[in-house]
Amino acid sequence: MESYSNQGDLADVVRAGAVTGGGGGGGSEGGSEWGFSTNPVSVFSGDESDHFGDPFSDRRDPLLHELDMEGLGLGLTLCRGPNPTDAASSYFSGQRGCLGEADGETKRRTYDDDTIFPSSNFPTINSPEKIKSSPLLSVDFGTSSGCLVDSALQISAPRNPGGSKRRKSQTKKVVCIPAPAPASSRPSSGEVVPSDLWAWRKYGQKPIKGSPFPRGYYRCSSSKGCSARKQVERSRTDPNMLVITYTSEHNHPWPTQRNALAGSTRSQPSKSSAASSNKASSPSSPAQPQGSKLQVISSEEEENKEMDDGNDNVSSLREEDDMGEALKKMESNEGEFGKFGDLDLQSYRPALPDPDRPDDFFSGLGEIEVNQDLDPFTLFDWIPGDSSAFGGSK
DNA sequence: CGGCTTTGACCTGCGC
DNA sequence: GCGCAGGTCAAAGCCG
Ligand SMILES: [Zn+2]
Repeated sequence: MESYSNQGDLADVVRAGAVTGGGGGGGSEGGSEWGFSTNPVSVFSGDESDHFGDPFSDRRDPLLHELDMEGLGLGLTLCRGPNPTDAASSYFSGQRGCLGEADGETKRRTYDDDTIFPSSNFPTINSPEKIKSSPLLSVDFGTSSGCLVDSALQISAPRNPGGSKRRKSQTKKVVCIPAPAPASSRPSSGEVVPSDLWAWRKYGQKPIKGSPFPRGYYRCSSSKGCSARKQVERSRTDPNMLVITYTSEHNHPWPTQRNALAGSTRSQPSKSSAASSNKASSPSSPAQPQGSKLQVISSEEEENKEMDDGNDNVSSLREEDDMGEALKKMESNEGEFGKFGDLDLQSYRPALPDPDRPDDFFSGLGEIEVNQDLDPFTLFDWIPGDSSAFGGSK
């Protein structure tokens, strides 16, 4: 197995999306309904070593359009008002302490990843499904010390604390978003994972040292050849915060949203009591109205592109602006990606009002075609060997 | 019926 | 060389 030997580098792209249950449809009950909003933001980066190899790009954001605007405005307000307790609110307030813990603790994820903090609302608040969005913030685990500042989003590159990388040098993108799930209530139980609209299949879950919460491993269920993976875990310090780490990208244009929903929510065979309780809440909570924005940055190690954020009071909208600039900067380095970023931020949202659209659209085209070059945004060619690369494994 | 979730075990990688 | 930890695969069960 393991043929995937890891090429050693994957590009990282992260997008924070909305939250949904299981993403794929599997999700849970909510699966079918995630119409929430997501924000498209994509950034990447690079690592100097990988930039060229990034097969992935992000192009997929089905739902990030409206919520961006509405969400921003509304979401923000909403969050703060109703939920002063929310972590999100804290962020808005101006203080974000996101995860500063990562650093000294486990050296695991501190190595290289980017963290992004999009904000979203909690289900509790949830109001209509439309509001949800918030400003994004990004932080880097490595430096955790500095959380964010300003309401705008920031992107930072993580630094390796010692340069110790764990496994191969895989680049991953980390997105932090407020988690709706009742972390306080039950750790280790079904979690509601916010996902973009991609279909994710959970393939494993493990308790992480240093964290009371287990980490969930998700794989793209759209295509077997897709090596896209996602890890979801709750922040140790902020149980309300969900940290999603994306690895690799999708080979296909849009997730063919499958129906997915099979054994997802069940009553858990084992811990039922707790699970039951939780589950009820979680799944039931239909929706997780959360929106989020995300930012991404990649970085292998140092590289901070620094995006200045001189301004502080920026609203979410502003963030976009900033981001755009930031992206552009990156673009310089990456060139190709840059364009994506730009597009993503700006062109993206106006377009896909519904996830269906894309889905249908692509469906008609066919995977192959899409795969080759349908995406105007990304999809260069992905890895030609992808099939062999990962396919071989199993 | 298909597909997904869940749990356990196995494997790899790294550190000491 | 051993141990620890994380990551992945596989099997079983259940749902839509
Ligand atoms: Zn995929």
